[in-house]
Amino acid sequence: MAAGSPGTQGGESLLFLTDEQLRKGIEAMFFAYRAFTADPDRILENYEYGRAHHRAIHFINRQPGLTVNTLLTMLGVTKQSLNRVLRTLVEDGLVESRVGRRDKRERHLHLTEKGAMLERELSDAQRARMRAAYRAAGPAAVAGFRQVLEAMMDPDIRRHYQSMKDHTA
Amino acid sequence: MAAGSPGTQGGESLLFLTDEQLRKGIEAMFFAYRAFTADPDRILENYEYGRAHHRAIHFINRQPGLTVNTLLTMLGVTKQSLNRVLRTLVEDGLVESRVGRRDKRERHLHLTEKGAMLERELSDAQRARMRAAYRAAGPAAVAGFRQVLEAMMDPDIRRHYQSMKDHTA
DNA sequence: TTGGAAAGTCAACATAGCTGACATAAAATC
DNA sequence: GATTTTATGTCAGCTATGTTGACTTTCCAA
Repeated sequence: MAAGSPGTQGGESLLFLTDEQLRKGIEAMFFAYRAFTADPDRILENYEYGRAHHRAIHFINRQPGLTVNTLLTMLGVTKQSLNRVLRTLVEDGLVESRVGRRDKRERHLHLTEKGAMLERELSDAQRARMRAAYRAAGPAAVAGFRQVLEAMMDPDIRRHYQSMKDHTA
Repeated sequence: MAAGSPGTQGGESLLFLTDEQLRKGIEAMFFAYRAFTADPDRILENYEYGRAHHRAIHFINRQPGLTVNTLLTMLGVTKQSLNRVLRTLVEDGLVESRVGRRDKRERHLHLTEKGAMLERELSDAQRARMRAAYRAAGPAAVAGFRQVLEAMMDPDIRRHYQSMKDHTA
């Protein structure tokens, strides 16, 4: 692995690719992600749920009717792990699991009214922080932020990500 | 909490602050962070360490001689949790814990040669992905990326973050 | 000299990931 | 029609990493 001396390739200064810059980026990801999850985590403490429940609720809200398998792919966990979470959400009446019409093996997931309420409470908090950060950084920075995150994703997931609803894109 | 209708304030289009945009940002953070941790996680499997060990090693490398308390603040975990990780790293000869000269209660943490080798292996992998993403997105996007992440952090942590080494800033 | 801070330790517990094995139902294929 | 594959669910057990609470030791500083 190269020692990270930047040099100049293609006539462009590549100072933003030094090891120091990359390490700062790594730290920024760590600290920002922790802040990013802190607000919903605080809310979840009031219920008997954890971050795993939040993630499931988020994606079910985003793609109502998605199958268990699709959710599995997006969350990147085992079915046993997801099932534990999903079972409590169904039992508690936050998520509805409907047998597929065409393929009756599939279960299509929807939020109930109660589930949608929790989703809103959680995402309101998370979006509030996001909005403040976006507002502070400005539209150009936000575009760059999204570009870098997208480039960082695994390609299969990136396709899922890009195909998700985005009215203003 | 406002319903997120963007409107136009201050004469500037605030389309980047719509709920949809914010939700996409939330998803981007989730997917990118997972990819971001995947490479070092794969390496750690070969040893008997986890992500918590990686984080400790990272920050000890970045600020050689930092105290346990400082590390605790940066990692945001309890001392009991950190201690379990730190103990194995010291036992395995990756980290050295030196009694403070001025204040003998404090322990100053340093990586050993062996610890520095693992640090490099882990950070090489993590930086490789970061570098690819930076290169794909370009310097302007990277600047925006950093701005948004910084704005997202909790203020106390942001101060720590900003005071850390960054030769090219 | 005493109070409090820094660090370390023990015990018990919770969350959320994992593997492996197995069951059921339904679709798909031979 | 029989067989195989797919989608899902479930049980058991393990691991990593977080938590709280209680306690001890060391030692700086008022």
